[in-house]
Amino acid sequence: MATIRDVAKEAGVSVATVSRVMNGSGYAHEDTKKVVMAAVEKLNYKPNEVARSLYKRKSKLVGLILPDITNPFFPEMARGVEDYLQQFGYRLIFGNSDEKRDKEIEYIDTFLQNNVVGMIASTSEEANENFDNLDIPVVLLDRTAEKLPAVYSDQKTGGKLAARVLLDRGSTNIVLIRGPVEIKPVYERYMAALEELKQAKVNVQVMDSSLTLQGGQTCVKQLFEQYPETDGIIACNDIVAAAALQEILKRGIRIPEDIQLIGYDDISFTALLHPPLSTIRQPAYEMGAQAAEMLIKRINQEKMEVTHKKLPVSFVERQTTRRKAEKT
Amino acid sequence: MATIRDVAKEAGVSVATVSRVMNGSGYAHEDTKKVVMAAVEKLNYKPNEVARSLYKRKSKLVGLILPDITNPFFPEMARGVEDYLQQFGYRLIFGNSDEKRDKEIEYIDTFLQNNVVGMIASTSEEANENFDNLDIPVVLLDRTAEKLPAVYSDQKTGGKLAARVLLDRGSTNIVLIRGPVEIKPVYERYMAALEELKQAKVNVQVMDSSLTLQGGQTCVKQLFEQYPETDGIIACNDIVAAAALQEILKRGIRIPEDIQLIGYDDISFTALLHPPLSTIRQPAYEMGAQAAEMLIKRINQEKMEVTHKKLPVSFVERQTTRRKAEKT
DNA sequence: AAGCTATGTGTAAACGGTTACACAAAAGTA
DNA sequence: TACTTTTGTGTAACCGTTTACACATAGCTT
Repeated sequence: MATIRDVAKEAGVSVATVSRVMNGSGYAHEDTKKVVMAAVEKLNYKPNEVARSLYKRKSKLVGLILPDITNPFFPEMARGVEDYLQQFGYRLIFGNSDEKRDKEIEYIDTFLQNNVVGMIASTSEEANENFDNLDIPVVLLDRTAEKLPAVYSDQKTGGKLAARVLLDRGSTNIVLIRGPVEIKPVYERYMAALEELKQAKVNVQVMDSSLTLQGGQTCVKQLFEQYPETDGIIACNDIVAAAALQEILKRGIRIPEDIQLIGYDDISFTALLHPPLSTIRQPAYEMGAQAAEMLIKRINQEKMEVTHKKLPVSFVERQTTRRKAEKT
Repeated sequence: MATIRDVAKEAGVSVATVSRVMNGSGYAHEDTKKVVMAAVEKLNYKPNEVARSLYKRKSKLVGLILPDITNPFFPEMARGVEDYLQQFGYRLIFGNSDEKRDKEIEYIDTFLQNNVVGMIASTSEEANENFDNLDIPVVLLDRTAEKLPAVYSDQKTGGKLAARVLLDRGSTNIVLIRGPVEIKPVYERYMAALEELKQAKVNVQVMDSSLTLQGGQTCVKQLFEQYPETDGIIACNDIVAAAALQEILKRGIRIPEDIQLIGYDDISFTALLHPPLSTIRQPAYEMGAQAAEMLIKRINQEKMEVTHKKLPVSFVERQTTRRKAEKT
């Protein structure tokens, strides 16, 4: 790899001059510029970001921490972040935290050691303090904290909406599957749904499940044993909903006639299920992109009106819920 | 952030000594070590990777280029890579190429500018030359090239297997959905399946589709119009298979009685489909992990027996193919 | 006791950029 | 013309590490 010194020699100027024409900073004679650019071209010179980053004390790298890229909800978000940052020449250093505090800390540390300009993180509640004394901008994604800017979606409305959908469409024995309570957004949607259900005159049962397929399957199996009269299920996410759907089909229960089911997230394969799953949509890609936008504003020290951006969710009506007209 | 100089001052030694005790290189008196470590502890010193990387001309960063993290096949692979590298303290810089040459080149360049120690890439055929004159190790993932080490799966056996499955289970009017021919592994599995089918005395039709849901849907709709007598479909991947499944169900065709369907990849939601999709499994996570392992060996200049690692695929028998006993 | 080797430590030069500063020449102003 | 400002360029310090080298001292050998 050619260095700035090679270019300087080739062009017969000093390194300072090369640096100036490369960055368009300071003065440089038109003719000099040409000579330098020719040398750059000839040697295929690309400035070493590491050296630059060392002097400037900041790189063109952004750290991204997500719980688990293997969970279909997150790739969309990651892509949103990447696509947005990419336009501005920023690159992503990426890490899966598995919601584990140690891993988060480890990543934060190494990100810092690499002089990242900023970080975007879906971090667990308690780990927020890890970000507290950083002197680089951080934006939370899909999670919130008072002190940090954040982009997330309207879990409360989402939970409420899910409940409303089943209620409006006539379910009266509803099981609400609660995800892990430590995961704030999941807990919030649960609470909102629960509240909404309680105000209606229906039977409500709560069951616990992890966010994974396996967790969903065990949960759902139990569900039908304990509450065979169930005619409505609100799942904590689409994966668990898919598990429920499978169990429902296996038991020969008609859906949506005998039982209604609603998921959460609207991850891609949700439309491919049979019957296609009704769900509450979170705009994952958009969330990622907006978090990136916010981060860049922070980096550029632009003044920010809003630091907490709550994106709207929506009900995606498919075929595991009844048409509103045809209430039972 | 504390620097090595701060630590040196705090400990009352020179920076060289601090560096030596941090790295366990050269001599250092036991007492000195203690003093230094105490200072490190006190100041919470973490060496700046950027400076280190500048001097050493290599960082602890590995570049990863994948076509699209949003395609469920890749997160598994990415996770395999990450989990493996993470143990050795390497971090990932990540980029989506969308199979586009420019994007690949752009990422390769910036990765290089950041002094990555190595790269793992799922790159398009022609772009291989981009890696040619690099002086850092590269390993291809899910793709192959003569000159570069690679980890991939046995597409030929996979394609053949898919064909064999339908054949052995009695399909005689088979449609083979071919993915984009530019994507080598997809093309290979197609060719292998085609060959196998041709040797049998069955009707074979070929249709084209992209690898996306949308592409699959359009393709499949046409499929049934053009070849209503079809009793077996081999899809180029699971997503397209899912689209096919949906169309089959919509048309009220019985599966697997009237038609058999087999996918490719065994991405996670494949088991959640109804009926669960029979497919050819590629060990995506394992592929990622092995590519990482290979890369690390290269980085450490370890001698390598095999540079091209072909991982086995397997038939995952679910319910869109008939039991072998109950051939029609 | 003299001459080794092994141990312990510091100084300073890299690594590849950016930029403050100095200085010179050109251009503008009175 | 003499002075000021603008333009153009180079020198060298700096960013935070690592390491070659020099040097000093301790511990062994005879």
